[in-house]
Amino acid sequence: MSPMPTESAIAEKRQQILQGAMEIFLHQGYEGTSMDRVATAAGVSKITIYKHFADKEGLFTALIEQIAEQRFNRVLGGIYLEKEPEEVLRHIATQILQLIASDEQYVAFFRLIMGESGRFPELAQLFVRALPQRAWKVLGNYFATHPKLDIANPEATARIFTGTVISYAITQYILHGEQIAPMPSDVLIENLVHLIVNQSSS
Amino acid sequence: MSPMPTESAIAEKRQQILQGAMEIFLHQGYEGTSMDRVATAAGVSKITIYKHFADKEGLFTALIEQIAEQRFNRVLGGIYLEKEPEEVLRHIATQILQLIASDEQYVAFFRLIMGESGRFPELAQLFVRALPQRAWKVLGNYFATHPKLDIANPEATARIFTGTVISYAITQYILHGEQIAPMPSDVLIENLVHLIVNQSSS
DNA sequence: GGTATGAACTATACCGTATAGTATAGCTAT
DNA sequence: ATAGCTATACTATACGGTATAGTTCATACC
Repeated sequence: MSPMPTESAIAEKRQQILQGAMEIFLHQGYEGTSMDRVATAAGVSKITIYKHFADKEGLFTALIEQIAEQRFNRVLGGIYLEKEPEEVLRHIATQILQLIASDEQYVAFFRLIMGESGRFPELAQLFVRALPQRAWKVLGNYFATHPKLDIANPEATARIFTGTVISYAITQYILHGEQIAPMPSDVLIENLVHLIVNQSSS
Repeated sequence: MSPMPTESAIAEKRQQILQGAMEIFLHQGYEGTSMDRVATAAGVSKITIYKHFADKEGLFTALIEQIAEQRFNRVLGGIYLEKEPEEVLRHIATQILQLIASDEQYVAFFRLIMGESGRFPELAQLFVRALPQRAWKVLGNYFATHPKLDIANPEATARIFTGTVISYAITQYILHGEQIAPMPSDVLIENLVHLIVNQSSS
């Protein structure tokens, strides 16, 4: 019979290509990335890439899909909602900001998704579903059900919370605002948490 | 003597080039833009572009500088802080969101700045200075001085306010989240304004 | 164990097109 | 007369994608 390579071997090559593609796409953008450079970075022949992916666009979308899936698990995967609301919220915000600040690939991924969202609207929506929308659901549910909180609109409050945190990350880390417009992250977080936890229900 | 063109004529040509550059750069990105297409769009010979700008990068930075300057005046230029805080804040947030939602060029500009912020960090910082930083200053000052407001940290509160609004715009309009994660803007704004105005100072 | 098989790979060259930037020559309006 | 323009052609390089020819290696059979 025809000798078959193990399925895992095929999957490994595919992973290897995606790994090389990540290095280049994340830092050079879609148009700035050449298939030759991806091939070199992946340690793979260019034609092998075209055996695994239809074309440059297919490789790019596969890459974004994988990153969007992988990254979510790291942000909200290990969140515990057991303690006092004040501590829970402070912990979530701190964790998100630390993750972004310490992971250059994360920042590059945001830049790529935003920059290409005009030409790849479906990928942008995939990203929204994979990250912010999940965060809104987890937080919205938390706000709605926690006995100590009396929050008028849990969904809107979830958007305020995540929006504040993400906007901070964008201006400070993505747009290099750290030096020109400094603000300690814990000051922002304290004020944000205080605002939400001590919400008056007039 | 040598016939001299009026200074305004030179400035007009420069404007004409920048106008053409805007059409292409905003929608095709930096790498996706060719100088030939810019020349055609501007109705100008390619060599004329190089008489006015050193190279592609110089044209690009000049374009971003101009847009960053122009656009600020439209957002916060005509803001009045005279009425009740609740109404003032609601008006500012509504105005920002309406402007972004109705102006495709604005959205394209955001995408461009974010996408190229890795390769053009100085331009990203220019943007931060021209838009969010000015907004933080105006709002922070308003929060600090308004007699009816008792806000613990005006600067942090200004970041919460603008961060919520901008993040909403990003997920809904830039990342095409409108259909997949709808939320009426006035619901968000009402909750945000209420949170800030009725802040308890415990 | 040895050997043939065939899928997946590599290296390299190639095609047609497009790029950033320059050179040349001629036009236009003051 | 001349500064500033246009049109066109050019150089050298790079692109996405394909073609060719040869290599590796797990399997199937003897």
